[in-house]
Amino acid sequence: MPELRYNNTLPAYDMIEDISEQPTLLIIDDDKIFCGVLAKAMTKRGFSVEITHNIEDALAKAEAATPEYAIVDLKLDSESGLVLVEKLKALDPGTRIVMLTGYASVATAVEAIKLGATHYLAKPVDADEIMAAFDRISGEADTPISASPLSVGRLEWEYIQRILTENDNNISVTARILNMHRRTLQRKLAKKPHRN
Amino acid sequence: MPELRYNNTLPAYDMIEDISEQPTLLIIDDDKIFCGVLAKAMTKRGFSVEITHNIEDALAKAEAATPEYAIVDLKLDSESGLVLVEKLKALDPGTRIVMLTGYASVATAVEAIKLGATHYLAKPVDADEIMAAFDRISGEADTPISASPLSVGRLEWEYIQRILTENDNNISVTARILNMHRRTLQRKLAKKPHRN
DNA sequence: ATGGCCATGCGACATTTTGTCGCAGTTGTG
DNA sequence: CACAACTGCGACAAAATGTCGCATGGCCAT
Repeated sequence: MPELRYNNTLPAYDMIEDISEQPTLLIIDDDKIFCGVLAKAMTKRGFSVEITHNIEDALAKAEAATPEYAIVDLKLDSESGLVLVEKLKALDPGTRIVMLTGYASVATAVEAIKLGATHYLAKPVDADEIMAAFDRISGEADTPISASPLSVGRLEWEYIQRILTENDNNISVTARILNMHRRTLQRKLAKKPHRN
Repeated sequence: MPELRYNNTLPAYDMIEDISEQPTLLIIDDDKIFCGVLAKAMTKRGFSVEITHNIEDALAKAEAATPEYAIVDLKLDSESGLVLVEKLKALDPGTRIVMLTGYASVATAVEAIKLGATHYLAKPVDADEIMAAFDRISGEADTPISASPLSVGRLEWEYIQRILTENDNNISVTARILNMHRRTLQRKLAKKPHRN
């Protein structure tokens, strides 16, 4: 197991000398700018980083050389990063995967963890949080329980996400079940969930 | 594995004859009224139900006879239901646990699943949804038939009522907590209890 | 390949529902 | 009494939703 600890005071680039000791990290996110920023941040933290923007490429790279760590975005263009989590885990159960998303929901978080993700974080997120997420192997029952209930908007979002995942992400079916217009559901899904 | 399938048309009480065949279910929630309602609903669905309102009692019962199924509330008075999930799993890894909470969050959902919970649901929920949750082992695969989830309108209504009650029916306070305009809350409350 | 069926993304426009202000009436408290 | 907080409600602009419609794309059986 490579050393993961790090200081907030980052080491200068020239202090990273032994490439062969660096843990490998595969980043999959369709947002290229985000990928670039994240890649740089993780490189600074000692990883040997590779970037891909879709499932196909990610699998190709992973099959060529399975990464020890992976950061997967939940919403790749049209596909779901969840399938990638499953496949990466199949390739190597030891891979530590952090799922990232700007559309976080309890429902998808549950799926991600069940499929083997090490952690699930909502964007925006910084590199340090991702580092911490990689380190958390098992559940820690000390997670504080939120004191305030969700806003109605958030509750609705969570509910919709749940029904949606229960129905294989079929928007039309979900809209029918929820007795809501498909167009409306589309619009709701397009928005990001508000905090709390 | 006990039979979990069920019809929406519930069997009459006198149709349940073979007690020994009933799967055992342990419910842990500090809300006694909720426990009662849920216990009745689950009994109807063929479970041999036991109720406890705190971790201590729950462990005592579980150690005496480990339940096959469990419904654990995340927020027990001052303790966290998460530790209970951990212990129940330790007692018997085969136990299927559904975590329930009125204060859902992605963070606690992640912890719950990592600790071994089978699923994590936000209140309000109905018994059928819990049944479905017990059935959903992993990824997703099937979703036989979504019984009849509440419409988003109905969900919102139930939720608002709960928060309202928790706050002594104070509309202003509730509106603030829910991050919603008081005027809007007023208008929602003025409408009917909603169909579905 | 061709047509039927369904899911999806999205533009456009009429309706509804919210967000906001503001004001008056009530109630509880120092 | 003065003050603070809750409540009900009117009015109007802003935002969300219901509806239609159309084009694209995947599947499947003919």
